[in-house]
Amino acid sequence: MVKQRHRITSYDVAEAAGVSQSTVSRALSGDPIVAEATRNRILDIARSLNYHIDAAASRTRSGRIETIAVVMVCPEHEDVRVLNPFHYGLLAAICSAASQRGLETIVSFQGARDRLKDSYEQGRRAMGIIVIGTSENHTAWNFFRNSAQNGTHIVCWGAPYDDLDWVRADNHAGAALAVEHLLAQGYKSIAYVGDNNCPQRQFAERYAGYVTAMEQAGKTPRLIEVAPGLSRHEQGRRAAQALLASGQAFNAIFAACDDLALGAMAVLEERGLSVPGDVGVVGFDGVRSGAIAVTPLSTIEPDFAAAGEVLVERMLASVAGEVAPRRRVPVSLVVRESSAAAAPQKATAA
Amino acid sequence: MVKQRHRITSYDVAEAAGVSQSTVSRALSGDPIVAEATRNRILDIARSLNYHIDAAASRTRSGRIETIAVVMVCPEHEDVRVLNPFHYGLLAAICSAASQRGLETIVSFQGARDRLKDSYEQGRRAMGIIVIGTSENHTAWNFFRNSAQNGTHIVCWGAPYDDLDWVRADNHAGAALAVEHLLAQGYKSIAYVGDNNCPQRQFAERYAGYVTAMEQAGKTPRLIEVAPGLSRHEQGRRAAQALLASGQAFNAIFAACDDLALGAMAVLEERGLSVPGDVGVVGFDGVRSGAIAVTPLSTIEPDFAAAGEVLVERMLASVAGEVAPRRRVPVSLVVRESSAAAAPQKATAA
DNA sequence: CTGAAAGCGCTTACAG
DNA sequence: CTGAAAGCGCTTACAG
Repeated sequence: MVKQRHRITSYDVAEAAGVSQSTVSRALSGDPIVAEATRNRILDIARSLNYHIDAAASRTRSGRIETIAVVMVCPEHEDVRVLNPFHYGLLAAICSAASQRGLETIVSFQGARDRLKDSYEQGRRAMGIIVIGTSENHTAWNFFRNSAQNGTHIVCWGAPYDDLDWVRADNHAGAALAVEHLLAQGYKSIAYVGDNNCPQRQFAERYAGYVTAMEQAGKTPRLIEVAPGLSRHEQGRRAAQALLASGQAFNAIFAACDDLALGAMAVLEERGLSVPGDVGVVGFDGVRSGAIAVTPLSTIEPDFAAAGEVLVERMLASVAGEVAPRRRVPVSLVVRESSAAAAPQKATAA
Repeated sequence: MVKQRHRITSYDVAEAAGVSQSTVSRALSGDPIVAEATRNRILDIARSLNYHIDAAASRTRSGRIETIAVVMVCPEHEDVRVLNPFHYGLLAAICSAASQRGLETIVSFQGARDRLKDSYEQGRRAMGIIVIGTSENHTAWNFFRNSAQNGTHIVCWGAPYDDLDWVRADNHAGAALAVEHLLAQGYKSIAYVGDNNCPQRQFAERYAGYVTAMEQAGKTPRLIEVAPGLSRHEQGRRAAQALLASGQAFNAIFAACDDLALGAMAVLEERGLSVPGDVGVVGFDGVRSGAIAVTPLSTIEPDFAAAGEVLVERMLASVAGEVAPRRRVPVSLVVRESSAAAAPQKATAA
């Protein structure tokens, strides 16, 4: 291991190349004004000296930060593992999209109300904040809403407030996709399991999409509202229990998210109902555990890569004082076993 | 939204406080040499002006970066969702532990061989790199191994090479915990499902722990080696199929990781075996999907918070030129349904 | 305990 | 096309 005595600076490169430090700086920043031959020589020497621009100094001088803060909103008690895996996929997509554009991402997991932090922009650590995570932590969302009102650049996924700059999946289209698919598979009596009292705008959108699609097909929508304050999985379980206890016939469930669907599916199978066949199930989110469930779960999956790009794009636009054109992320239907063809002629009751 | 014309600097605070800029700087850095009254006055004014130290300038001058780079090693094709959710839990733990110590974390997901990046330290973006993620991407691990040899500060979770500075779970103790638990639950014939040909040191350690515990209990260890190149879940499925096809009696599986266990469990249940009862299953990792599986999976779970702390601690020590004392992370047994008591007297064959 | 001043390593007008 | 020089906003010897 060879360690340099002194950190190599642009002056060292300049000396080795026989040019001034300013020329080195211009060459490395890709300024087209430097002669191509000069630039190439400088780049070669920089590489051979293993020189890298000092980001701290560069930022100090230019004021360009080229860094986005990503905040994962966690439950207040900060048990990070209850975070929906969906958000991890989103995190990865954001970091990749940012990196694609040469931006760095500093990420933090914030839950406890006394540790919320939004001073990235003030401290010149980032150009703005992308906020994602659980919508249940009202304190945190209010905190970032307030930051946005005070001028911090904030873009969110699925924000509970419309006055935040949000990006969301095309929930309406996704719900329609789910309903049409279930109908085509022979499931004629589709219940919707979801939470319409929570601040999750997306759930309301999915429900609206479901209602529209059902009505267009001449079917009666049916909402099974979930109990508050439980994990999505447990909510799904209870919703299925309630649905069965109601005694009313149904043979399919479209759930507002995969975790709800998986919970519901568990109860159906415990009660001896076959999924698929007796009951078809489609979720929403494209979560990994759905893919490897005992009965793999059909789902509506947002285009994760697009989600990351749109979020980063809007952040960049917001900082530039523009309004980005895109805010909806396309979704697609992922067909797995849970929605394979319905058993003929058998609407299931309790 | 009130936007400042000019960015507020320490000079503004100094002026408002009637002191010199150097005193402001000292007060804000917590230098005990400034009179308490002076410091408090300065802090109050800084707060009221919403002043935050310019991190870029501070880093430029002091050379202290107080940032750790976290690299998530992905498969080469960069489909980030095949990343084991375990690594996401680890990521969150690292970011939290770093934040606890006032450090920032810049995270990147790296898979494709032409986009590997280790110049964080050279570019003064971070003090070093914590590398975690899939052990399957040899190119990436070799790349970071090489970085470490060139003097970059690198600490890893579960590194495939012993010459990297690693932190790992107490795999030996964990395996013993699993074996003892299964035996206590009445499962006397425990097979081990795992991958001993992969670079994952941890798997070898878990297997060794299993063998030791079995031998101490007077039982014969039995290894079901998994097929390479498939997802862990699929490997688990095939291992269970092979185990059943072998015709040899067994009534429990201890799997090297939860995804293997879940795959195996799926096959057992498809074949009409009851888990638990006919077969007891314990995994390793404490992955979320195990908790919400149709049959919730018992598992050996590392202390995630401790894992994050130990990784950050070692990074700090490494940068300081010291050797941190801890590198093993404690584990605990999480008992769920998959290892409930064995059905009496019924060793299961194919 | 506080201040005046130097300097971290860049970027970028300005001049040639 | 290139260089000399100023300056980004801090931290930190040095002097008092």
